[in-house]
Amino acid sequence: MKKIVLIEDDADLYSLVQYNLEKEGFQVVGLQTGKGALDMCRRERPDLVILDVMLPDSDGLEICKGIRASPDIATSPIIFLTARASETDRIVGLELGANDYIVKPFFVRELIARVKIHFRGEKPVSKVLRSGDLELDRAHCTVKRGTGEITLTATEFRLLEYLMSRPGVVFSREQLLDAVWGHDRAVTDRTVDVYVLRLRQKIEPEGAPAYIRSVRGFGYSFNQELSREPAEVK
Amino acid sequence: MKKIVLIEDDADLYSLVQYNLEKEGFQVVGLQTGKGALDMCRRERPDLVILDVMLPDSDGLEICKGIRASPDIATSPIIFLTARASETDRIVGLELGANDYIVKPFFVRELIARVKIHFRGEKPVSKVLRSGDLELDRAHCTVKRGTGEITLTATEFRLLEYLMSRPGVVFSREQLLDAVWGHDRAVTDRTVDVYVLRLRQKIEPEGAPAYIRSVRGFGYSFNQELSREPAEVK
DNA sequence: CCGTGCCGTAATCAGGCTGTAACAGTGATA
DNA sequence: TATCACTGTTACAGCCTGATTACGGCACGG
Repeated sequence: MKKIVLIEDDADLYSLVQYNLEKEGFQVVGLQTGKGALDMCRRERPDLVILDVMLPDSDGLEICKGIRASPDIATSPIIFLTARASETDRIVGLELGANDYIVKPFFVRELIARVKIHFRGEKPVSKVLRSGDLELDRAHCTVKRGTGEITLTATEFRLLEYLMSRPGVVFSREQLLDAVWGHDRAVTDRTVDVYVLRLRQKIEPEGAPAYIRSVRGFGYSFNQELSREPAEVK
Repeated sequence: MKKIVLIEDDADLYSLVQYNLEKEGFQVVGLQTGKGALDMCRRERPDLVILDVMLPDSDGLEICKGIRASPDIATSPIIFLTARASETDRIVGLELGANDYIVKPFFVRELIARVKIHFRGEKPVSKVLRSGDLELDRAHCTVKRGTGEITLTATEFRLLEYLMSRPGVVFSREQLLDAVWGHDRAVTDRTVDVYVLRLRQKIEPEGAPAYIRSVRGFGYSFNQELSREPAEVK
């Protein structure tokens, strides 16, 4: 489910937009003040941000700049919602990094349609990740190797899921902690080592392929070779 | 350079938009009729399409549908330009697959800004650096020469990455230490020599091209000649 | 209340990466 | 040609990195 952060100080408008977004299946979190908006975005890592420009205690443009300056969430689409309709305002908003600029008053259904644009064309992520004879089912939170089911703990599962989602890509411990443990983690990076070990013990019993690759000096990656279709049969 | 197909029947507006797009460095091709617009898109494979909805001989919505149905160009962004401002028109346009919907009259500079949005955020540097038959993949932390994979240590990899990222540029040992070893390094500059040697041994086995060039008195650089496309055949 | 299992940390160990020193080779300059 | 500065090459000791084990804390369910 897509998560949207909504920053809008007008309570009625906030409710209206929230209601309609949720009706469309989006998860909405938000604030009716500008203060703390940036922190909320950093914390929630939304898939999209809807931002009022004129806020009583803050400036939407500043929040936008802040988002674009935070590596984690810099690429999230931002839609400005504002009564400022002048040419200059529009240009400034768009050039500051907004992905859309909607002038009030607006049609709610148009806003929804414009929100949806940003989620269109995303390839529906397969619910099942496969690599060689290893199979991870996101929906059922299960992992199978060949026919046998493998029991993983929640953390182990998320770690494996993340690694399998981008086979071959090398992730630093830092990145893995961010992705699997969350940003407000208070965990040593050595913890990753231990979990990689535990995963290996479970999914790589004697003689099994080396699913997880250690990349000295960089981190870990899921072995890409195993993700390919079996090459040629001899 | 980005190529834009512009379909707009009003000659004045066509010229105005074309002029402003070209001033921004876009390549503009287009038609002032709807007929043949789809063919033109299929032929030109534009990076973006600007489409008037109400055309004398055709319907922009149909053209949009046609584009989305042509695998080659189905993912090209489409911006509608139209006088139809009703809520229904907007929704229909956006849900048909348009990426933006601009109502006439509009500010040209806003149109330009909205065009630029679609080219923003394209990753500036490819994750893969190539020079001749040498290929360095940043994401996978791997280096290939021809078909064979080359195993590098972390420091070797970072050094090669830095050199390959700016082919032809000569870096002093000082600069390389800063870039590869970090600013708080406590390392002799002769160390660079040793790592260049180790790199050469790994990526330049007997008879291979001289990827890394020593510049006496200055430092090292990656051989630019190898980065170019094979010159001309004699 | 207790037991079980998950979670994160710390300590230990082996292997190989790393950086330095020393020496050899090369090119520039007079 | 002789000399010097710069670069190429080798070898080695130290230490960093990652693997592994063990342990205490914590939450949860019985």
